[in-house]
Amino acid sequence: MEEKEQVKTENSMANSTFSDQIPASCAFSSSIFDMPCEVEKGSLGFMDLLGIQDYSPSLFDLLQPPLAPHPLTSPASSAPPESSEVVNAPATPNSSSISSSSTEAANDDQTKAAEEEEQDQEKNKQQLKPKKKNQKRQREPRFAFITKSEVDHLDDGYRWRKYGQKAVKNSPFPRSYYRCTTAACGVKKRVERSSDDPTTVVTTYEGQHTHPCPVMPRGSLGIPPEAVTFSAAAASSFAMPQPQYQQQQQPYFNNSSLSLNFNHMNSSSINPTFLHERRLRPSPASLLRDHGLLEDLLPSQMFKEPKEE
DNA sequence: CGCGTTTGACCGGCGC
DNA sequence: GCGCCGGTCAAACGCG
Repeated sequence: MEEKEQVKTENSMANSTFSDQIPASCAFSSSIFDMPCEVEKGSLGFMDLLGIQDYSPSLFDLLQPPLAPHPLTSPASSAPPESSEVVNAPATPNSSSISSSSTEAANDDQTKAAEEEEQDQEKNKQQLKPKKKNQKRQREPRFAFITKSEVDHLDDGYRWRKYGQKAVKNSPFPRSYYRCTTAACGVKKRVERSSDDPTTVVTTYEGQHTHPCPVMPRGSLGIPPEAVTFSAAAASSFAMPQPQYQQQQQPYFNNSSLSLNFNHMNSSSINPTFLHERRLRPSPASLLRDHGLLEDLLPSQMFKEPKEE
């Protein structure tokens, strides 16, 4: 209560929070509902907006469907002292988004180690207070999505359990903390509404799912209502490159179009062709049928007319 | 009854 | 050392 008041008063000031770093111009909007979409000009420009420090081209390779190793395994960033963030631009039926990721683990080994470590940490926590003093607490790689959505918690196909909510400084909107409900999976996500643009939601994923998405993989069968409602599922899936299991079972994005798209992104010369199609498409369901989540991830307009700042 | 949410308390990191 | 702040815990509660 008081806290909120305080937050409000401070709202217009500082800029330390993640959401604050997202300029309004970065606000993407939903794709399939034919909402306007603006994107920062230049390749990866929007990454800067999110404070991304390390976004080597390989990043997008890594972001390519699940098969890619770990997105953050870029050798170039050998042990980045701080986090670097990456941006993706997935879209959801009533939302489109950008994403960013922060990478604090640098390679596969580290990732695995991080996972183990996290598990250890959790065990320790349960026992009492763990934390090693010498080591800074290692964080899982993080990916943030900016999503234009009226709904805070986008259904990404995984099941999440909310474990906390905090008022965010400089923002009138609270931040919610979710954890994957799957037993051995320690993936977390934060959801907060941007104070700059209340219509956008910043979703930050942390860690990697150690299990297949509960929602049926697309293409294999019917698409669960949730997936239809919020294809942000895709977002999560590709943003957090899945572990090995995805290499065996075709995951959400098993079509080449996705990688194609990313390639475009990478080269900064995006061909929005197929995206136009989407705009004509009225129903998300049909959308999924014909194209796949790819388009949900990459709103057509997104790359059409880069907006200048 | 099981599962998820709410919410105040608590803890640790960090800046001053 | 102190206070702020982000993140997490866990009891209470709600809902199907």
